[in-house]
Amino acid sequence: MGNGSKAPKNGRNAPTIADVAARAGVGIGTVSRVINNSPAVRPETRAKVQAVMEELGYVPNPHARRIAGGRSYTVSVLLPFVGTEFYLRLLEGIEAELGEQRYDLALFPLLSKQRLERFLSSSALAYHTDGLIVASYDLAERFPGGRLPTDRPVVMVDARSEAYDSAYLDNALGGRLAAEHLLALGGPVFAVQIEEELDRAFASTVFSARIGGFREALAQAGVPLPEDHVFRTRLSAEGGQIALQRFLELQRPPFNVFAAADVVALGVVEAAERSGLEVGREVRVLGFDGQPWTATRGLSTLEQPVETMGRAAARMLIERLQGTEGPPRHERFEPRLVVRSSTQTGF
Amino acid sequence: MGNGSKAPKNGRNAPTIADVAARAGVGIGTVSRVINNSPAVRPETRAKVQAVMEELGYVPNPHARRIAGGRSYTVSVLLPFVGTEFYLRLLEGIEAELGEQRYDLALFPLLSKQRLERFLSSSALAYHTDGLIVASYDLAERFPGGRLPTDRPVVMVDARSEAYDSAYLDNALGGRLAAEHLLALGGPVFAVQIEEELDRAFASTVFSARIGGFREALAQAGVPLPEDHVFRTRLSAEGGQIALQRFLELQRPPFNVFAAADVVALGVVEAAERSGLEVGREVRVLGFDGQPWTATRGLSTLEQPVETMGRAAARMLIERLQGTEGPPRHERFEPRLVVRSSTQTGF
DNA sequence: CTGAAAGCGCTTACAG
DNA sequence: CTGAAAGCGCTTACAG
Repeated sequence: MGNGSKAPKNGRNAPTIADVAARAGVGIGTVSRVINNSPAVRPETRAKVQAVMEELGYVPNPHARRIAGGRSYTVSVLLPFVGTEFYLRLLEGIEAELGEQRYDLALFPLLSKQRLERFLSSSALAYHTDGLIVASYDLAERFPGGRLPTDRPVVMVDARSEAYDSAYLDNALGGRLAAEHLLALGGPVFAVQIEEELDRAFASTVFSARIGGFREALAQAGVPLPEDHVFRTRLSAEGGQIALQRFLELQRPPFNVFAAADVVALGVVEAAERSGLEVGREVRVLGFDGQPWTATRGLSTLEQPVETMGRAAARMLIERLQGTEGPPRHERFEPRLVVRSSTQTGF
Repeated sequence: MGNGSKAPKNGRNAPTIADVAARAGVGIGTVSRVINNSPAVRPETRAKVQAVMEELGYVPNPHARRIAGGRSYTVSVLLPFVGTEFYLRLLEGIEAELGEQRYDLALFPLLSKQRLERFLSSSALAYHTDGLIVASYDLAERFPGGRLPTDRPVVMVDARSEAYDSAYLDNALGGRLAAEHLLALGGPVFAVQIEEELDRAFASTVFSARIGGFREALAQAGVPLPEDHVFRTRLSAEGGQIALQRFLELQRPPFNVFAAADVVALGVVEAAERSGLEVGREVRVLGFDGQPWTATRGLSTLEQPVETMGRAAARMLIERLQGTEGPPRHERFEPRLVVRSSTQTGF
């Protein structure tokens, strides 16, 4: 006797739902209901079961769940394979929301078109995941009919799509806010635009939307942005350094620089400091993204609610998985201007 | 009757092993053996079963396999979240080898120490994967005892570890080969070193090994490398552009530049071309990595067998999963010098 | 609110 | 070489 505390029979020595049920003196169905937060469990029963789960260190086996439930309880996240903090935070948000619903996340880096095709057409998709979250690229437009070749629900994040639910940032608005802020400071205005690498498989439109909004608001204020006031570079801090070099050849300080990404803005700041220029007074720098380190570097920026967008996307997908019908829904998020010392004279 | 061609009962309408068995007129055990390449199946039987699988479009359900087999048939791949082609190719290699053995791969981006701790300590590891492949960082040395807190097999790739099997490149050798090649060309020698970003959670030693070998071979040839002949930058093409600017302030062409990564070498080439300098004659540029695009750009480089290393790591892990015992094994790979127009006068 | 039972789609000894 | 059966650890109606 005392079977409740006997070593489980599986190789891993991990307790199973049966061990918990036996020790708690309930049926396995009840344990399952507790695990799945079913409301149809008496509080005392729930507490007892939870205590035993705790005591035994019980963790549900996700594979058993998948085969019994007939679903994978896993969501594919397709995202550009670039190591920016943005995707780190986006994943945190997605993962947090999915985790609360006991869903797993399978990362699929968008490395090449071939890989994407293979992924979508393969049996991997059919079996492995219940739905897709696609980050940053409107992949749908690359396929006939504007829909991905899958019957699983799809949600876009950091991109807008006509065909699917999406959680996206109003990048053009951010550009406009940037223009308003820099115009208020007075002085000439420059911008650093980020261009996609040529060999990259997919193209994002966020950077051009940001500069587009920027240019538009400047034009509305009667301040045109000459072509040589816009420097184009790939996404890197060194690109920002080079940009400032160019601007300094054209214009003596003080002047203002809007960089379409914080990483690039950081390079502008670095180059200014290295040139002995006072950032915030002689060169004012405004970034975009709101990365965590901008606070300590005193970099003004347009902050995006990245984690929130991630959670929103995950939530929409889960709703679809739970059967929500209807036309595509779009959640629009707004960037928030955060003013720090890089665009205001310290004192 | 005719149950062989009836619609399957699962929601997804996917045929199961039972459908295949019925239609092929064999037991499900036999179908399972065919799937798993068991030698204990008569060729004719195998052919018949395979034909039916083909006809029905049967794909085994990995989740069922996992629960019946008591293993996850999944390997965790922990890798830096940087979007370089290197990791793309490494993953291709790993995935190819794992796929042949019917193993899945779960990507785990090394974003922060917190996430790593959480991953290693969580039940995720216990259930989700049978083993780990760790890329580029010797994570083991970060833990007490020099071992990761897991009893699953671990293999390192693009890094060497005392505690685990590893497949790694001899980066120092690459640096030495680079030195020999550039010395043979004659003229002053410069180098671009890549430094890790400060905020990055983990540190790789590959770049310093490359420059270390380079410096060592130069010293042996009686050619010291002055400190101002080494430019340090983060990993970006723009960093290479800035490096060449600096070198041109110190030295008039012709001279030679060794960049510790192809991406940075590309920037050197771009800057040289923009300055009207003839690459290969006035500025000779040698990269490191052997990325696919170096061929079309005519960039000389030290090519690493990336896919091969990935496969080797995956193979070692699979062997461990199949029960291979013994001390850590180390597979050392050598870079190969590929000479193109960037280090030889075209004619 | 709860238990007992069937079933998810496989793998794996066990017999033949 | 092959089949029938047990079992993996869950979820889910189905009764009560």
